[in-house]
Amino acid sequence: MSVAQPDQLPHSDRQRVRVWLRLLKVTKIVESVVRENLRAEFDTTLPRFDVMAALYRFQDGLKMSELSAALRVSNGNVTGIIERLVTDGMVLRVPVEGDKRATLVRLTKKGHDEFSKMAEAHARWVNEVLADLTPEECEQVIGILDVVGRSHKHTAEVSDHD
Amino acid sequence: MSVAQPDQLPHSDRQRVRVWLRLLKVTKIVESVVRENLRAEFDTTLPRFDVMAALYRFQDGLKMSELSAALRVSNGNVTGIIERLVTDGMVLRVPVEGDKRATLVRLTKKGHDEFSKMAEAHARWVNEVLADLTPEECEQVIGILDVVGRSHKHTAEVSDHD
DNA sequence: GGAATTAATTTCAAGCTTGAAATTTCATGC
DNA sequence: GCATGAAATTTCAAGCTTGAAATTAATTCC
Repeated sequence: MSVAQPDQLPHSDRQRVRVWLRLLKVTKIVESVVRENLRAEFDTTLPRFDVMAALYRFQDGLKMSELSAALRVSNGNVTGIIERLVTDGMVLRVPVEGDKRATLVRLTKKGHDEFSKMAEAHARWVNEVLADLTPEECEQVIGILDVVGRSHKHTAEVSDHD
Repeated sequence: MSVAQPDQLPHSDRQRVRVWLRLLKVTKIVESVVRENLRAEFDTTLPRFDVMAALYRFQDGLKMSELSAALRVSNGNVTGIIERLVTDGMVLRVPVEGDKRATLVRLTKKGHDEFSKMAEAHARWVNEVLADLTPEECEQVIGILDVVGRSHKHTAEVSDHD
């Protein structure tokens, strides 16, 4: 963060770096609010929340590789998080018929119900932090940032139609 | 990510959540590009880069607490990163006169030179990822996101005049 | 000046994260 | 059918991250 920029950079280039720093700043603020509240009110973590959010959206379950792709995190990462969620009875592992390598993971009833509550609170927290943004401004930001990543490899993911 | 929203939410509230998800998405993309390049080209990590960036900006050095506040990370976190940077000769610890509790950390000559190179490359990478954003769009995003965090406690930081 | 509070930092356990290597299973070509 | 390579996942070490507890030093308040 706060990276000094050489003077010889064109103005437009420097501006893009400023955009990046601003994005990072806002993201960190929202993340820390959500993390603190998840811990205080639901005794859980942000990564666990992210995993459950993905599984909530794809109710039929996701393969481990689909899950890590959707969350844009490394492959081995998800293994540990799912492990703990299974221990807590939030997630179920289902063997994929016809492919003994893969496993499907999905929310249990308990996990589904628990996430419903978390999602509602999450929307509240986010709205508090972003309260100063008008609907028009939201529209603009969404529209402008839509193009980013289009030409990037990481765009290959599980139907991320946010 | 991709958090389902109850239907009873007002449109404007749902929009703010969408803004948040979009921010998160773009941030993750840029972060992963920067991380991969830092590792490949400079054999270092994003957290180390962030610390060095803060120290590059504040050439007179920062106290540990100022550093963690500037980076918006927990207090104990910085300790380990600085430790490794000191080992690598990038950072120097200087005792604060008149206060035996605090320490000042600052870049060494080696750290300064190394970061100069990294900063230039960093600007290049960011511009590649955000290439599709026009100067006008950059201006808009910067302006709109400027208000976020103003009323938040985390706004109390070391002169973050991005 | 001594006790209690506050401040700056480190230590620590638990969990997260990556990237690489290892494992197991599937698919393909011969 | 058998080898070879690709695919899905786990394992692992190293480093990052948090929040809480511990440590040490400064400040404040009788």
